[in-house]
Amino acid sequence: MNISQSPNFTYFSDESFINPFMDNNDFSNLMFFDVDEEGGNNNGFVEEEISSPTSIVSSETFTGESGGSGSATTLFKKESTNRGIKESDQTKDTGHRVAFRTRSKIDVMDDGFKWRKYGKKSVKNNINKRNYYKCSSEGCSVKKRVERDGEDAAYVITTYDGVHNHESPSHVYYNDMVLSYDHDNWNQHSLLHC
DNA sequence: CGGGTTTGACCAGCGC
DNA sequence: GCGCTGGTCAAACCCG
Repeated sequence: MNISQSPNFTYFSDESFINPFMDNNDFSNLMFFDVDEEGGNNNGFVEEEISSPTSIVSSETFTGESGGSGSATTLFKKESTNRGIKESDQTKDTGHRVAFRTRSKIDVMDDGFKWRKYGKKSVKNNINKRNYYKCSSEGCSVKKRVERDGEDAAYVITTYDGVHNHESPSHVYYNDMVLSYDHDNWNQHSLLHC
């Protein structure tokens, strides 16, 4: 796994990652999580397999058999509770922030949730516009940002802020797929299920 | 007509 | 205080 850093993000690269939703696109994935906003380092990060219902399905399922290249991509989850973050910061924070970079021809991946676009902005050091989305489910305040990588427009950077308080509208659909499909093979696929 | 998108304006935080 | 930047709002517009 390649690791590189920018002033704002730590990148965890695994080019062997294949996005199951985008079989027709040349997909590999490079995951990262934002670094500590206060200190500008990533000491507060905890490496863990995502297992909570609010998290992305463990990406190790991507590479186990379907990828065939071996190295598993591990998600890094930002831990905020034991790092001395002020209470106000935590209340202000919606909880989880998860980001990943994906090589994709399309800008917005279908993660099963319904998003409403509420803003679009050009940002510094990026000629491409950044798009802002909110979860359109009532009472759900999860947001995501989608932008093309300024250094390599072939990559799309998606950042999720917050935790869904509901199931994916496509949850039942995917469950049906699991039941009717080869379960072991389906497990190689990943759903962005927060 | 309802829901989603576009886009300029506005606001807050931060550094100088 | 001022300017820059990122994030959000909301009115206008579009589309099925």
